[in-house]
Amino acid sequence: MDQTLPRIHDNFPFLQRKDIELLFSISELRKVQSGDVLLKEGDVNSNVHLVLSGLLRSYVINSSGDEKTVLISKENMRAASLNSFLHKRPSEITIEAIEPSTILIINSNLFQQAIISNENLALLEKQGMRSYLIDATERLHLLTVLSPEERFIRFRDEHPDLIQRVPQMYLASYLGVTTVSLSRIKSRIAKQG
Amino acid sequence: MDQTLPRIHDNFPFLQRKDIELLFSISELRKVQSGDVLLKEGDVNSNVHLVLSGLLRSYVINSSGDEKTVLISKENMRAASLNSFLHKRPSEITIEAIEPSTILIINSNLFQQAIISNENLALLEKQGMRSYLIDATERLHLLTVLSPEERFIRFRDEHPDLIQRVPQMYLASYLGVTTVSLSRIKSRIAKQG
DNA sequence: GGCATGAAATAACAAAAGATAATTAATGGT
DNA sequence: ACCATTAATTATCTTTTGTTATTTCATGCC
Repeated sequence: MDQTLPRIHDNFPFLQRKDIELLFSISELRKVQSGDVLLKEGDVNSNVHLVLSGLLRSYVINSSGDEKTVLISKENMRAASLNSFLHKRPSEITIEAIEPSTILIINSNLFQQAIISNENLALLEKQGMRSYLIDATERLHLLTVLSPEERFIRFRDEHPDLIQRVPQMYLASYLGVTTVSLSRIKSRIAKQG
Repeated sequence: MDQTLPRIHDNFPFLQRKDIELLFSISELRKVQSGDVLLKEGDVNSNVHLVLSGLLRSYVINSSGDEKTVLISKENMRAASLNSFLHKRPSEITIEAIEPSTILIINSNLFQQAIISNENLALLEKQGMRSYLIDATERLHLLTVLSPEERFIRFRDEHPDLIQRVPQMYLASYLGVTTVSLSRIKSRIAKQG
């Protein structure tokens, strides 16, 4: 925990050492390998997964049996099943590590208890909901008003590191295109602009 | 207000008459015509628009100058600019009535004040955030894992009334296709299944 | 280091969606 | 009720995207 504490403090400066200790006491710190699954579709798991290091992808399987990546979570980002988190229903998504990662798995029941008596954790929750809302809206915006090529450029500009780190097949499905299409987009951009 | 009170009570049963009266006192009840604009892109307007009757559409304009409908709000649904609501920044969307409508325009500043002392309105806000989150996630899901035809069928099954009420051009852009494509989808479905 | 495995790029073809235009249907205003 | 305007459908053509297969490239493993 001593390595991760400064990082958490950087990102959530209002959290004091005692808050973070409380957070860790109701959470599990898990180190996972690339390919390990943290949450499986169909399971009821209302945990929130906070990425301390590494990379997660969340995906669903569509009616043709293809995996669709719906979220890519890097350091300080979260991953969770909204279905499970809000309704205790089977998860619609699978969460899988695509890098060796260190994940803080926050038990939502214990967390809900904790925020009753801890204002800073309550603030963390409020911020979390808010940022989830903003992310979802932003992503909706990208998917509805931008073309695949515009989406790729936007993603590249916002997350230059991820272009290298995320395997193309996952990025393609995240951007809503096939791997072949993404290849074409990249070569088009490389040629001109 | 006396006609609208029962409807609000139906949808938010935890609200008492006094809560609803407080809500109305910090809101404006506006009757609008089809085509009237409630919020214009670029304006800072953090109000939440609750549809008491009628139909609103929220749209953005993409880089080709085309209007993209991002939300269709019928009775008891809301419309707001997240940008303005959360950050007091210029709105990214325009909200327009597409039926003669009665809209409760809730002033978010006054509302934030009110929830400090009124638990039921606080619950209303929490529910509102929650349902916004669910809606956004659901819509993301639809747009990423379903084909246009599957999206149309889903929309039709969930909102059979809206198929009649929403002009096709708005529905098409909401589903992420052109009007011509939507026509084709409809005729395909009409022929077989 | 070479070999096996899987991912990415490329090519050729098929299918789907977009663009445009013409026709039909619906709507609103006088 | 009629006309003007706009929306929806249909047809044709073009462009884009997906599909499949092949080649090139990268990675991990022995």
